[in-house]
Amino acid sequence: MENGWSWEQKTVISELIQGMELAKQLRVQFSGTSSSPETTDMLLQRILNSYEKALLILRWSGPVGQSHTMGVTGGVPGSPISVNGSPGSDEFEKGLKDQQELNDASKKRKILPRWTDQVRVNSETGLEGPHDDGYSWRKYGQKDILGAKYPRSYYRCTFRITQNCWATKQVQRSDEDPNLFEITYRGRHTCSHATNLVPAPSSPEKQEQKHNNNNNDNQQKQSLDILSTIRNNLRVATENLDNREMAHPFSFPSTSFGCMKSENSHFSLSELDNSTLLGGFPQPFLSHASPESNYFTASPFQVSNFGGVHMQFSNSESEIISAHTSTTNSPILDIDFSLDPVEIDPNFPFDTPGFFS
DNA sequence: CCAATTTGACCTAA
DNA sequence: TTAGGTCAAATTGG
Repeated sequence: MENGWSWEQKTVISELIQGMELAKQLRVQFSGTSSSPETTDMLLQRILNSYEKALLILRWSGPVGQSHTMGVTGGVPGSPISVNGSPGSDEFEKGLKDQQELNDASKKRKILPRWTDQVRVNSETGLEGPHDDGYSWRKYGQKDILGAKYPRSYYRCTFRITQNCWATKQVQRSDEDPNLFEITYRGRHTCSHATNLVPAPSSPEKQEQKHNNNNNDNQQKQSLDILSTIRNNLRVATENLDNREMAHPFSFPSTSFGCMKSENSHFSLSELDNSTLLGGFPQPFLSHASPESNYFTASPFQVSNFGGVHMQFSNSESEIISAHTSTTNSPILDIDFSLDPVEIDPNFPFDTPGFFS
């Protein structure tokens, strides 16, 4: 099926190729021009060189992790850089698979953006409850994780049903540092749930009691503002990751991310275009190379409350979430599925020749 | 009484 | 088969 390139990669490659081809055409046209042909030609040559370099880099980093199962054909069809991938992360492959499936027939899978947020709780302050991220979560499970000292708890957005918001998060307390919580978010909130609407904090003892309710929402109202600010900023960066998520036509008028988006817009209008082109994943390559680079370090004043907040995007970690059999009775899910292709399609440069294998 | 949490069972990908 | 993730009945709390 796949040729070893994630669809983001394919998109980038296609764009590059297209740009290169256009530059070539330009060069041909300009070659006979009287006005400073040399300069023009040189510029065009440089443009072409840039494209080639970019393609080379891409090619080098490769269609990741391609197992040669299915006789990978590798490379982008019709592209000069059809090369089989070097070994790499298979997340890309995953993503590709998903993409493929989505393209195929919108299988019951959903790609959700995923990112990790590390929150340190300052025990001295008595803020056991780790942070409040401004959303209302409902715990739906807890699991002992192999090799982990503390269980992992699972939360979903309180408004999953009412607002069809499929954001979830997992909270895992760090083995070494009990004050550190790793929170993995999945999916974007589509609920119109503003930060300030968060319900009141629950009692501290309760949290104590259940050692890992850390995430139990909203313990610390005071810190909320700061945190949410941070969060929003963080999210901003994240937005690119889940552009697709946010893009879907059927999404509810969500104030929360409407706001975030507006905040974002300033920071990455151009990038937004870009990411739209790329299907909303500008990050993968960078983060692939150096995940650390995506860390976010909280500024000092935040530290006073939380000790520190780090955020990490699991770049290639577009997550596959399998449809639950038991959820089939949920009409929401159906809608959701039907969304998948729609989410992607608009961003996908179908016009690019030879894109699909 | 309603809503959130707990917790063992169930499901699924690897 | 196993580990991780989710469901859902029972329980708890407001």
